[in-house]
Amino acid sequence: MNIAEFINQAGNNFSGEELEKIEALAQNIVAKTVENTQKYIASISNNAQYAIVATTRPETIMGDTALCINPNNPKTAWLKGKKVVVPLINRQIPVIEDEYVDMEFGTGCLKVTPAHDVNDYMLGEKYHLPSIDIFNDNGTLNSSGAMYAGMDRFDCRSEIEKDLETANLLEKVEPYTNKVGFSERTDVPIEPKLSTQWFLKMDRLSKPALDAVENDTIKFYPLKFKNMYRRWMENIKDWCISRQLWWGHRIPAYFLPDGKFVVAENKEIALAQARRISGNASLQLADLRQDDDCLDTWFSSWLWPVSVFDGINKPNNQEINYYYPTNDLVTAPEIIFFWVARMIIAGYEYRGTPCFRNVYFTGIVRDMRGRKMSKSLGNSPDPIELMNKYGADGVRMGMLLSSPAGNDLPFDESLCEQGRNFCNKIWNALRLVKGWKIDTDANVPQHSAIAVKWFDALLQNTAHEVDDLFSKYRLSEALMIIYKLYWDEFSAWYLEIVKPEYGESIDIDTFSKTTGFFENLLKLLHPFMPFITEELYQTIQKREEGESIMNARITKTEEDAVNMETVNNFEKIKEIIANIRTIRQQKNISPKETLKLFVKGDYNAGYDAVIKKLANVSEIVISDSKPANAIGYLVGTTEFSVPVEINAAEETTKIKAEIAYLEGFRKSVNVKLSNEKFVANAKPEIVENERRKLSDAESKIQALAERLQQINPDAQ
RNA sequence: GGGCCUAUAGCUCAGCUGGUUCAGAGCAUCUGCCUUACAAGCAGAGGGUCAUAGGUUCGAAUCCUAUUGGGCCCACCA
Repeated sequence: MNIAEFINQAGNNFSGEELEKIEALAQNIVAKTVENTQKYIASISNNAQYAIVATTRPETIMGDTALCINPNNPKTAWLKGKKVVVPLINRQIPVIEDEYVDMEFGTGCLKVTPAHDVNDYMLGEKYHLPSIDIFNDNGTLNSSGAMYAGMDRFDCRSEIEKDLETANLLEKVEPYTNKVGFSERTDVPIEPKLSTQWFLKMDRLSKPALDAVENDTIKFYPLKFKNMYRRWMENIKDWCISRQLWWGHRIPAYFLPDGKFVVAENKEIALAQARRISGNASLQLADLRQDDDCLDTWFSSWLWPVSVFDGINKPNNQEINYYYPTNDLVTAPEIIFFWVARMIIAGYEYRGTPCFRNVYFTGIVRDMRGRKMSKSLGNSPDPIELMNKYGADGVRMGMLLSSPAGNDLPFDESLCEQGRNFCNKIWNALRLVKGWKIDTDANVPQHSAIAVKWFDALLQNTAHEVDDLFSKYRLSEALMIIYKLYWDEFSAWYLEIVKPEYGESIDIDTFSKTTGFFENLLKLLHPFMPFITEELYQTIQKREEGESIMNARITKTEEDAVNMETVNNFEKIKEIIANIRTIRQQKNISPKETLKLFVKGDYNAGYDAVIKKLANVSEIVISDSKPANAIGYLVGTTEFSVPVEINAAEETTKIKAEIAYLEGFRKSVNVKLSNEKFVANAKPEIVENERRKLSDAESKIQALAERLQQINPDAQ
């Protein structure tokens, strides 16, 4: 089916009455606040009293066909049922009553000009008032303008003001600020005017499109736009599809000499139809006049999902059968009605199916003051300059990192800086790995074996998390976890563990595992940073001709096969190490100086090698007794102590503060647990958890109390 | 004027059906380090009455109501 056929089919929708409507070209109107003057004009009622109307456009009184008052307004009640005379031209018009008139505004009398005001038009429809069009298309007054005929609308405005004053019919003129629509292109005030337009009835068409989004056949990301869509689709208005332009698809409607019309794919078919409906077999092509109007650009664009695969002309071709419906539409929220909704409508109308499954709405990049970027404001950064400064991937990464779906992004160069720094980090990591000498005979050191096992599990786990985030269209979150995996876990932890001592070589097993991890990291990152990842992918290993990271797959195990125990254990190890580092910093102990570590309580010694290497610990002693001259800390409920010179008073204060905090915590948990309603109503696992929190707090308090006793036996 | 969305650290944002891991992340800030991949770096630390006021509940950042601020769409020439 083509457009002409479609209109023809929908042709039943067009009735004679629907062809005359007011339509302002909304997209091309810019509302401007204007300093105007309000003129108060006296209309004469038939008993020589005056009714005063206020207007900024006195010239339009020529087109007035009624005076409207609010039926509840006592001030204007005397006008009920009367007639008034339009000044200067002395035409009688009726007084009508409608609650639309604001009693508080102006004089309470509203002049009604159906031909030149949208609201007045609606009043005119309601009360069957005549419309008097007073303007020619070039903005001069036509014959309805009586003595002003031929005069420009603005000249007329000042002229009529003078004439009214002369006739003593102008009560007063006062300043008035209001908003006026201006043409975007010519910057000239828009004059509302009656014209003939084509409308498309939307109620039947919009129904399946509304349902599809309601029942998630088509999903919106983020979800909040679904409400907006529903609201609009439920209150959808008939669509004015004609435009007075000379470019675009010309409307295939043909008028007969008697004013009737036909809609057809081409002139020949139109003629045949015209002959049929008129019963006049001698009609010729020359008797038909095609409408000059073109279709609204969106009326052409709504076919996009179908027509890019030629699905209008060849509805069953291979391409459309394969590609339609597509997966995702990525677009801006501001065209959700103009385009997205209409594509969905067209998809159902022409193919009976959804045109896509998901719609991802991006935000708009704004400047730091929240303004849209535009040429006229000159607030847009030069992307080429940014790329020169931060690299293409740096700029990409910065933008992607802070653009969650549907949120605008206030642009800040520091984002690009973060992206560039990340590129550097990756590059440096590669330099490190590429610089290693490989020893094919060396055994795998224990710490490396632990690190490989741990990082393998972590990488797998993160890959699954990334999958999950992608499936939810949470792109910046996906990038963030990859960023952290690369920077914190891989660079700061993993590489530091497997890194050979200065001058030493790395064993081949650890080396190949490491490059394997590196490759998988690059693959995870590739959608976000295509250039650097491809470059490094080609560098890290010799590739076949034509081999590219673009079509490389991430090696991934099943999600439930991921060794989460290792991942969780390692988090505790990191905490143990970080505490030792903190102690070093507090006590000004060089990283080169070795320390001992004492452990009391639950402890998995399987990670000792890692602690020893990263915290420069010479010995880990598992013992129930703790050295007195040491700083202690808790990881979970396990006690660790590092023997160093301590200041007993300082330590005492610190421990007392910790005990005080834990006692407060214990108290709050106790309050909860002694609340009968809580114990009775809360889920059992919640209550159980509170009990565990309590016992943990108690054992921590006890450990600290012992410690306090040990450092300072005199303390209470 | 009508409608939709939104308010959490200095900034940008997570926080799902109220309770585990509930106050988090990145950046920025502060402190100490030029340690043999990286100072565009490393190791640490601080930072929030979850806009305000009520309500529901044993329990609220989360649910409800009102107020205030912000954003967007539509309408708007007395």
